[in-house]
Amino acid sequence: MFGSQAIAAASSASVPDSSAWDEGLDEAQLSAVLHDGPPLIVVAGAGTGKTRTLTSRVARLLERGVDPSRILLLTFTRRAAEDMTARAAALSGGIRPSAGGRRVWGGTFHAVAHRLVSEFSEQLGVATISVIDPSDATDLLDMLRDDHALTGTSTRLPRAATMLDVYSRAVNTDRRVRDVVTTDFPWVDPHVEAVTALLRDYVDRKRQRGLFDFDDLLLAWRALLTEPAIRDVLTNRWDHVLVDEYQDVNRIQVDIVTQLRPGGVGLTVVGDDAQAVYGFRGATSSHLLELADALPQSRLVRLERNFRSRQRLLDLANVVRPGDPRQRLRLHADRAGAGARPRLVRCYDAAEEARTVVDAVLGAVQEGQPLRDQAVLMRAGHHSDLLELELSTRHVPFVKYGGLRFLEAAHVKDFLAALRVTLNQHDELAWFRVLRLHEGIGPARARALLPSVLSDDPDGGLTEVIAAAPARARTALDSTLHNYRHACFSDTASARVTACLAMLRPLLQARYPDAAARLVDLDRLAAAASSAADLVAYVADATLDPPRSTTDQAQPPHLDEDYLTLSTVHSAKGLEWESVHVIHAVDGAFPSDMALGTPDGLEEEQRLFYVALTRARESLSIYTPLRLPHHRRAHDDRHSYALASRFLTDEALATMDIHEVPRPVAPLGGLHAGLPKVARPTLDHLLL
DNA sequence: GTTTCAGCGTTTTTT
DNA sequence: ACGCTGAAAC
Repeated sequence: MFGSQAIAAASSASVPDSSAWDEGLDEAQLSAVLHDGPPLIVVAGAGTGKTRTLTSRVARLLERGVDPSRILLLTFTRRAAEDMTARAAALSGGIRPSAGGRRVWGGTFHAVAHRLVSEFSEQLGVATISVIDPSDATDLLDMLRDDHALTGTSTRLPRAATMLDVYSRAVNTDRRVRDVVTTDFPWVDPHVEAVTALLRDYVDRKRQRGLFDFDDLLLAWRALLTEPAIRDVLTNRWDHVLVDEYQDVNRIQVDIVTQLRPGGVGLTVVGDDAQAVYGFRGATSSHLLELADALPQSRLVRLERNFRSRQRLLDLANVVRPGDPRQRLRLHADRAGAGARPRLVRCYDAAEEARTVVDAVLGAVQEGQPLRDQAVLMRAGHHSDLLELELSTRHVPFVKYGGLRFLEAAHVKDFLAALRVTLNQHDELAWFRVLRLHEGIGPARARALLPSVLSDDPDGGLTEVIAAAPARARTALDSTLHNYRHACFSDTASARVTACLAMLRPLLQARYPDAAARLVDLDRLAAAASSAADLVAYVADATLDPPRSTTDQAQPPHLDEDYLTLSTVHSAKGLEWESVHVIHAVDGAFPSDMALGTPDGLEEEQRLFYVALTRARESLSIYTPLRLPHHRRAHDDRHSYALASRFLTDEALATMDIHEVPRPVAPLGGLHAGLPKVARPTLDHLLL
């Protein structure tokens, strides 16, 4: 888990002096690291050492005696934050980034926003800050939907999640809900009236209860900065503000950054306009370019030498990289040896793609390349469905990043909800969830019970709850409330967590068929929670960065464990592996058919493809399964024949080696136990 | 009111 | 495969 964690602790002891901050930096990087005074803008292509430059700059500031707590290091994604703080900690090993117990401020925009919003909650007019994640928001919207009695209407309302997407996009792009619907969600149009009304209620209710969704955290931070007194406190708090991946910030974040460093003094940003891939959140690479205009005195440093990949790989990347061909930044490999040409692997369908990828991965393992040096990247989380199946049957350990995480972790949410009710009796969403865990209590009864539960007379209210409950839920509720009281009166975090577990155990056992596995998971979570210094902060951190459950728990538990990484391209941003496999490189998947409508959307897909290719150091394979299911439906055998991704132009193909995977012929008994092969229809033969 | 089940529609990426 | 909806059974 990774909140707005400080860089300090990890460092001091173990890191040897060899990690000097200037080691191996080239001239351009060094000039960025050493730059003093006016705002600094570093524009750099993939693999040119942006993050390295940023972290070295931090290390150098510390060496010059800058107080760590006066440095703020901002990133957009959690993984980037994780990566950067780890590197900064390693680099500054010898120079005490935690001098005098003070620490560098670092983390995602959202995590830092949460710290500040909590600190100034009084000024924001809220007693307690509860951070709600998208699924909490969905619950809230569903509760409000009942109030609107919209359930029985002839045409069906969009899903709660869709409505929240609409709302979020409106907030992040500073547009009206109505306009967002017309341009980006046309199929919601018949419901605009109902949706806007519901969303208005949603906003009101959040305000009433002190609930902050992810967008609210950023909005609140920006709002704090418009209050002169608070703005003074915050602008004086840091001398140096450094922002990574600046091409991915949206308007709100731009406002925050410019308010924090008026005139840009002490501001450092790094970015690459060719890697802007968060347009759906309101980010534009023009923010990066506008910054240079807005700060005419700023210093612009370009990094062009690529320290990551071999030239043959960059030859392809340079073809794919979007932008004006005359002035586009071309990547030049710094590493000796041109390396192998990227491979294009054409396969029959997704199943064959999965087999081929696993074969290649295991082949590399046999040649001495560990799994952790290899990654499979895809456009959308579900593109790896079949691959995950294949990996499981062949016992290849893997960790998946991106895609939906909280869905598979209902019990993790249950645990957090249990903690939340004991920490804040008035957390109605958490109560709503906990109550519904009881047999015989569904949404309607839970809603009916809420007023009693939230009542300020602790015992009276609870007795009332039990009395009001249906007979079969009474025993279970009685036990829940017993443990609840126990938890509330615990004076240590550990006792409280134990009581919460006791509260959940019978409920989960009755609810989930696989309760045993889930409870094991919770024991691990409980151990982490028990050792947290501040449970309230623990819960908020867990909301911003959900703990990974089950297989994901294999995160990096021990260094000796080896696993393959599966990741969406978005989540892979800024990271690198020796070998990279890009799957589903066909039109409709990558680029996503969702983006084909607009030139802007298509361009963003192209940048995303560029990001995917440039993650590889040594070897890159791109897979194009020809035949893909039409819709993601289990028993529907409709397939369509896909075309290779339009980004694989003739010019691109000229830089690649093309492989055809021979069609599997007949089952070879036992080679792939558990995966029966079925003879394919002749038509398919003709089409290949 | 709740649970269960059948039927239907779904658009992706992150915090 | 999932979540939402409505209808039937409890």
